[in-house]
Amino acid sequence: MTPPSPPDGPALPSQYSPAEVEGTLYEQWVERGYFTADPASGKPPFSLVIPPPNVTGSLHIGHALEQTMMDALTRRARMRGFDTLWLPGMDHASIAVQNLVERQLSETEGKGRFDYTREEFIEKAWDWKERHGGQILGQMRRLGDGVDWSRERFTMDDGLSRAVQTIFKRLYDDDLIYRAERIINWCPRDLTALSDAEVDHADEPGELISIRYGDGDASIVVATTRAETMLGDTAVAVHPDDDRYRHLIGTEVSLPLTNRRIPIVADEHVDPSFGTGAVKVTPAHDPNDFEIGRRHDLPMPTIMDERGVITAPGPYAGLDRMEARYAVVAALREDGRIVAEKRPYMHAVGHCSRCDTVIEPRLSLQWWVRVETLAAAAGDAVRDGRVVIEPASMRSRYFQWVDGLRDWCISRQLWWGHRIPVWYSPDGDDMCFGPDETPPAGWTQDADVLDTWFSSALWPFSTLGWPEDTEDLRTYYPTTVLVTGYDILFFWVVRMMLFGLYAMDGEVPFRTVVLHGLVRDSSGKKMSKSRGNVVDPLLWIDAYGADAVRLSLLQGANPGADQAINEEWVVGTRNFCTKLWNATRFALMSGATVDGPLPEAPVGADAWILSRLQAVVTEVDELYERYEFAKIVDALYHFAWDEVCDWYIELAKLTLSGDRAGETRRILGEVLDTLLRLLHPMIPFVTEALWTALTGGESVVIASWPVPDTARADAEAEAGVATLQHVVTEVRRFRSDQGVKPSQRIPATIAGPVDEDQVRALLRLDQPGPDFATTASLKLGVGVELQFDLSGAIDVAAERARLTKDRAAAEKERAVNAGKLGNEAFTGKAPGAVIAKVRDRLAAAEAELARIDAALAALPSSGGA
RNA sequence: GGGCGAUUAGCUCAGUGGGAGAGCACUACCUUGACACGGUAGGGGUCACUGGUUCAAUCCCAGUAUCGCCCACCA
Repeated sequence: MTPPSPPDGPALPSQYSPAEVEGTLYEQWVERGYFTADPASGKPPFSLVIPPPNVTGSLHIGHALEQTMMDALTRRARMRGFDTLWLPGMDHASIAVQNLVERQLSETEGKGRFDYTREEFIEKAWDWKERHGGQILGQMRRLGDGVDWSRERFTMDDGLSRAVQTIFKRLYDDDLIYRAERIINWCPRDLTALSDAEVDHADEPGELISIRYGDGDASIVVATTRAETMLGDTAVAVHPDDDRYRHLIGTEVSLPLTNRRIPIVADEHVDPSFGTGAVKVTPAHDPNDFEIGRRHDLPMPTIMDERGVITAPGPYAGLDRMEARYAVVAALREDGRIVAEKRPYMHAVGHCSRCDTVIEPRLSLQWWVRVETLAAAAGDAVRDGRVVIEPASMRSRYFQWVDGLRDWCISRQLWWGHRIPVWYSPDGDDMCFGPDETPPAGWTQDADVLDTWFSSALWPFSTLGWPEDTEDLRTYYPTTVLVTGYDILFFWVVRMMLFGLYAMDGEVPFRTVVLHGLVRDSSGKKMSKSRGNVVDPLLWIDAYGADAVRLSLLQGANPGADQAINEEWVVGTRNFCTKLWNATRFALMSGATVDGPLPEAPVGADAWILSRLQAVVTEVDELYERYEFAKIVDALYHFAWDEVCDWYIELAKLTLSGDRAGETRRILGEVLDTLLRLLHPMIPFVTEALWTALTGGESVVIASWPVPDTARADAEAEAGVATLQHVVTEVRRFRSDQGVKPSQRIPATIAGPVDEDQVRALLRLDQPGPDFATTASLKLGVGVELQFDLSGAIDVAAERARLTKDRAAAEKERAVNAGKLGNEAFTGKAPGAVIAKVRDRLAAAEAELARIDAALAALPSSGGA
C-alpha cells in the first residue's frame, strides 16, 4: 500500500534544525507586508506600541520575554482578522547616550564635553546613534518580532520633537508647567537634576554625629549624618511645644567652626521624640530644611558647587563633600563640640539610578509639571475601569504611585535631548513657543533639556502622528494593550496616563496594561552585569532557535510574577519543537490531508481527538483573554505531546491501515493544522515551516485562528479512550512489574467494553493459540478482564506486592469515605453533590477492594507455581 | 518607618474549602518503521510554623519565622 503523496510544499528534512528553519523566514514575512498595518482595510484595529528600548541597548532576556508576549498577542490578533499594528521604535535615552558619547570622546580624543560647543556635541551624539545605536532592532528580527517597520519611530525624530514642543506649550499655557527654585535631587557626577523616580534609595552604614551648638545655658545639641552641611546652617529648629527648649526659641546660638550666630526657631515639622528634638537647618541642601527656611524666612546659602565641592568660605573650601565631612567632624572633635558619635549608623541614602553616585539635595531653579489634576484623572481612569491593569494585584501599586505623586522635575542639565522650548528676552522675560512659532531675534533659548520620560510619556500618540489629526491616530488610538514590566509602572505607565488623557481629550492611551515580571537567573537572582549572571538571549537563539527561547520564556510567564530561567528549560522547549517536527513528518508520510470537509461521524480515536481539539481551542482562547501565557503553553504542550503524539498518533497508526483510513488522514491533517495555528503566535518559525509543508498554504502568519467547533464535543468518545488508556496503562504496569520486555509478544484474551484491536496493537498481545494456557489474569476496574499466557512462571511475589500496595491504597480510600458518611455532622451539613461524590468514591473503593482480593486469591499460593 | 507579596516534590513553579499537580532532575526497562532532542513504567511532598473558624483547611482568619519587592523628607 502506498500512501498518497503529500500536498505541495517544501519538503521536510528528517532532522529539525532551528537555524535552517529560521533562516530567511523573517525577511520573507516583512517583504510580503504581513506586518504592515492598513487602516483602510476595514478590519477592526488591534494596536500596541513597543516599550521603546534605549537606543544604546541590546536585547536582553527581559526584552525577549516582553516582546515575545507582544508578538504572540499581535500574531493571534492578526490571525483573528484584526488590522494589526505593533509599532516599533527606540528611546533617545538622554543621560545614557550623553554618558556614552562623553566616555567615547574622552577615550578617542581625550576631551570632555565642555571642550565642545553644544552643537558640536549633539552632532557627535547623532553620529554615535547612526553608527552604533539600534543594535537591538536587528536582534528583534532574530527573535521574530512581527513589528510594522514602516512605522518605526525614534523619540527624537522630527515628528516626535514637534509633539514634545506642542504638549510643552499647551501645558505651559495651562499653567501646568512652571519654573521654580526648589530642592531637587542633584547628581554631582552627571551634573544634572533628577526626578524622584530616578533616585534609588539604599540603606547604608553612615554616621550620626551629635554636635553642641552654642555654649552653657544657651547651648543645644543637634544630630546629623551629613556634618559638612553645618557650614550652611542658618537656624536650629525645635518643636514649639517642646518644654526643654521653649526658653530658647527666639534666641541665637553660635555656629561652631564659623563666627555666625543663628536663630533657634519653632517649627511643627520637628519630631520632639527623635534624637535630641532639635534639628539643624540647612535650607539650601535638604528638602525639609528648605521648607523650614521658607516658613521662617531664613537665608539659604549654597555651600557647595554642582560637583559637590565645598564653596563656603573658610578652610573647607575646595574639599569634596565627603572629604569635608571628615574634616568638619575632626575639627568639631578638636573643638570639643561632639557630644556623641554613632557609627555605623544605618540610614537610607539616595543614589543616581544611572551612575550610582550619591545624590546631593540642592537648591536649584528647575522646570516642573504640576501633576495634581493630571494624576487625579490618571487615577480615575483606572478606578472606573476605562483602563484595566493586569494582573489586578498590581492595581494597588499603581494607585500608590499615582495618588501620592509629587510635582515632576522635568528639566535636565544635559545637551542630548529635547531642549526646553522657552526663550528669554534680554530683559529676562520668558515665553514658551510652539513648533511653528519663531522667537524674536535676540532672545535665547533655555539651556536645559527635558527628562527622557517626558517624550516617552507621549509615545502611544506621538508615534501615531499627534498633534496632527492622522488616519493612524484616529484608527489606532487608544491602543489596545500595553505590555511592560511592573518595575516600569511608575516611570512610564503613570506618565503615559498623565499625558495621554491630557493631550487626547480624556481618551486613555491604552485599554489594558499587562504587567509581566522580571526574568531572573536559575537561582532566582536578579540578573545584573555586576553579578555577571546575565544571559544573552542571542546565544540561546543561536544554539536552540528563537522558537525555543520564546517558548521557554512564555512557559514561565505567570501574570505579574518574576520568573527564573536557565538553559535546560530552553533545551526542553527545543525538544518540544522537535516533537512537533516529527509528528508533522509522520502526518506527511501518512498522507494526512487538510482540504475538504471533515468526516461527519468519525469513530473511536478520531472522534476523541476532535472532541479534545475543540476543547483545547476554547481553553486557549480563554487563557489569552487573561494573558495567562504560562498556562497557554502548558495546555498546548500537553495536548500536543501527551494527547496528539502519545495517544492519537499511536492509535492512528492502526486506523491508517484500516477501512476508515481516509477519515483518519483527514482528521490527522486537521489536528496538526489546527495545532500549528494555535502554536504559531508563540513559536512562529517552526510552525511556519511545518504548516506550509503540511498544508501547502502561503503562510501560517496570515492563516485564520482556529474557531472551536463545539458540535465535535463527544463525551462518549472521550470515555471510550479513557477506558482504553486505563487498560493499556494497567497492562503495561503489569508487564513492567513482571519484567516482560515491551518487545515480547504475549498471547492473551481480552473481554470487556474496550476496542480489542487497539489493545492488542498497543500492548503487543497476540490472539490465543490452540495451546493457550492462562498463567495470569488481570481484572480491571473498568470492567475489562485479560488473561495471559506468559508461557512460564510469573513473578508471584512481584504481583502480590503490587496488589498488596494497591489494596492498601484502596482500603485507605474506603476508610476515609466510609468515615465521612458515618459522620452525622458531615451528612447533615455538606452539600448533596459532595455527599454523592463521597458515596461514589466509597463504592468505587469497595469494588476495587473486591477486585484486588479476587486477584490475590487467584494467585498461586507459592512463588514457585 | 509604612505597604505589598511569597513560603507546595531535589530545582523552577502552577493549584483548589471536600480525591496533592506540571516541567526539569532522578530510578528501571526499551535501538517498537515520526521522534533516543525518543518510548514505557516508577520513586519522591505533615503544601513554613502555631492557633482559630468549619462537618471538612494546603486553601479562609490571626499570630510567628524566613525571604523578596515597593514606597518614605525623622535630622
